[in-house]
Amino acid sequence: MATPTIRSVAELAGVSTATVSRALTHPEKLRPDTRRRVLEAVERLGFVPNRQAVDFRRQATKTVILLVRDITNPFYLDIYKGVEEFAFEAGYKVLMGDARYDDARIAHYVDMVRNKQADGLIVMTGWIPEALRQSLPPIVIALQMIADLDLPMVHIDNAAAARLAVEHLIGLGHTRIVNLTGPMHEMIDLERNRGYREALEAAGLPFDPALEIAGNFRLASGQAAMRDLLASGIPFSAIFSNSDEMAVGAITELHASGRRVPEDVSVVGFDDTVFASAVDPGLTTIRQPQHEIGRSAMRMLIGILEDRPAAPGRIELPVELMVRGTTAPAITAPARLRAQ
Amino acid sequence: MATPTIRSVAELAGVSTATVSRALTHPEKLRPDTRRRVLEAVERLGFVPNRQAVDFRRQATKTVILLVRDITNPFYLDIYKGVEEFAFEAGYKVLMGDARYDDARIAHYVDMVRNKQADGLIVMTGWIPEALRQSLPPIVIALQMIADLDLPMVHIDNAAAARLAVEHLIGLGHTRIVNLTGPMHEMIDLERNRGYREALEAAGLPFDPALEIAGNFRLASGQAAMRDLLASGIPFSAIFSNSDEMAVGAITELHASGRRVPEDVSVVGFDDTVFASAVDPGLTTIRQPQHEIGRSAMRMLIGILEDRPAAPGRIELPVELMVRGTTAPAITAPARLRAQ
DNA sequence: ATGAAAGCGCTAACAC
DNA sequence: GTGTTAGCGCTTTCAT
Repeated sequence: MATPTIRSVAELAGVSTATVSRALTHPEKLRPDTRRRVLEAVERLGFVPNRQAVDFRRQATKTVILLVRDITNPFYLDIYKGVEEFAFEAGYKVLMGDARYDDARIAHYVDMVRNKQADGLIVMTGWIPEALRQSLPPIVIALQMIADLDLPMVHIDNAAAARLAVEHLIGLGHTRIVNLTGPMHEMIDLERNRGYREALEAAGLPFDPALEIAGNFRLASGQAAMRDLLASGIPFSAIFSNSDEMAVGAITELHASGRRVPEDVSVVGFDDTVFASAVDPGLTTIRQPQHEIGRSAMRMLIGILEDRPAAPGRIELPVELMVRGTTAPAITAPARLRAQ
Repeated sequence: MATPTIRSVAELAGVSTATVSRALTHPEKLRPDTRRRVLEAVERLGFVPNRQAVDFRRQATKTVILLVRDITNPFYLDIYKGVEEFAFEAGYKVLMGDARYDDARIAHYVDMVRNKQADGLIVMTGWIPEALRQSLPPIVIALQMIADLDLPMVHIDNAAAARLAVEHLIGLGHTRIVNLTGPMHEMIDLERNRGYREALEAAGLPFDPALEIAGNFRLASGQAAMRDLLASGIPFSAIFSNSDEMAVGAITELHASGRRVPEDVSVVGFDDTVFASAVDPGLTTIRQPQHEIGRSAMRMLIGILEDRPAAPGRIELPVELMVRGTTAPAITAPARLRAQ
């Protein structure tokens, strides 16, 4: 038996298709008995409106693309959840988009809006190819600012977050604090480094370029950075890492060299991902509100799509310092000073 | 300027819309000069076919839903990647579906196929509500068998994988091996436990029910299980955990009690997720081919949707034992025997 | 309050 | 080889 259409319902109820449509979308416009008759027919046939036809007719897709830089990054997990959650509530669908640092893939997903496969995108790649920039579809940028592009955005204050982390270490008496950064190409990375320097300066601590080491946010790069630093013999008692993953890598390497965390070295991460709980003791880190970032980005995009008046241009969400087991007071005994 | 439609192209090229359609989908059916003329017009106007209209006309959506049990579980990360990757190659889109252990949400996503919002689903929930079972849309079950339901499926041999893990421990001389299980409701859990028992039996080792401890796959339950076991004083020298997360939780607790891994206790996990690399030393574990599971599930579903002849009913993918740092030979000295 | 009819943009018989 | 035409299933004017 073929799936019922609005026509079969109309015939069974003895009304026009227009009336069936009204019964379902503007029931108050119908006389109660007509409405009842139609709804009965709908029930009898098990009619469900064909969303594809509805959307086509309405020239909307009720679909948004969530475009991330690397779909396998655990950082996104709670963002996925927040995005899906708000979309679900609002009757929208979410398409998975994996950019893989590939301009062609980004272009592909952006084009899907032109093709009418989606109404807009949430972009978390930190990058939009030049070629696409002149005519962008409805878009919300999350997490990463994109230089020279003034688009709706949801983000955190990375510099302030970094200050929070470093002030925590300074408060524990640390004075030689490492900053494990990413490749320093991107805003988030640069901002975190700026916050690190500002905290140092505000505390009157000297800035030592030798304590800034670049990785690539991933675990192995944290290990490598630590290996180099340890080999160099440069003294330090704490690490502020621009990602949890590098922080975990650094801890692994510290352990391998016989050092203890936090007794010998304190470590603070960034993100509060699954890595933070996997490490023992729990990693002290900056918690980003991933779930809320996802929800806000989705809310914002839908606001733009549905042309709500108060759709704000920029949302800044608060971070939180999660003090766990990898930070402890610095050893101030002369023995340590001599070792330096 | 309005976006060009197939009609504007037809007018510019001086042909019918049918010819434009052919030029784009069956170019070999046109005379070269007509084709060239049309393609020129397409180029000039920057025409891109409206996929929504194409799909509507073709009565397909080129969309599949990836329905998982809990979208934030890091285990899915590489599955997401594999699914998105194959879909991308095949011209399909992937919708994110989060079941959250909620029948209503599962029903919602299954209904989206009836509504023509998607062509089919990949289901990784381990559960389909009774009410939906009589008329299921095109579907592929991944990872979890669903009892009483003979559906296309991609999975691993969980019992064999567990045997592999336990045989590794037995090979190292361990005789008192714990199995940290899930709630023992689900096939994957029961199968892994079966493999554990079979490996014991095959090696002529006694089976001790006190060594089977149920958690819920999450980290904290691994800690709790270990705390209880340690408190009970029951002797053991190795752990086979049905998930990486519980394995990591167990290790944390072992460390907290002053035990070393692998010197005092060997630990094997299951899944090879991000948790396995976060732990120090690296977790010995069973690697599931998540990426390939994702690709295969997608390939299989598309095969079904496009009615390919050779769409197989069931795919079993191989697992691999990743021997890393958390397993070592059992201490066989009399000292240890006495301690028991 | 309800119906008739147009049409969203495209494809695929079916003609010629 | 190309054009004509009839829809896909629905919503929404515009009449009545």
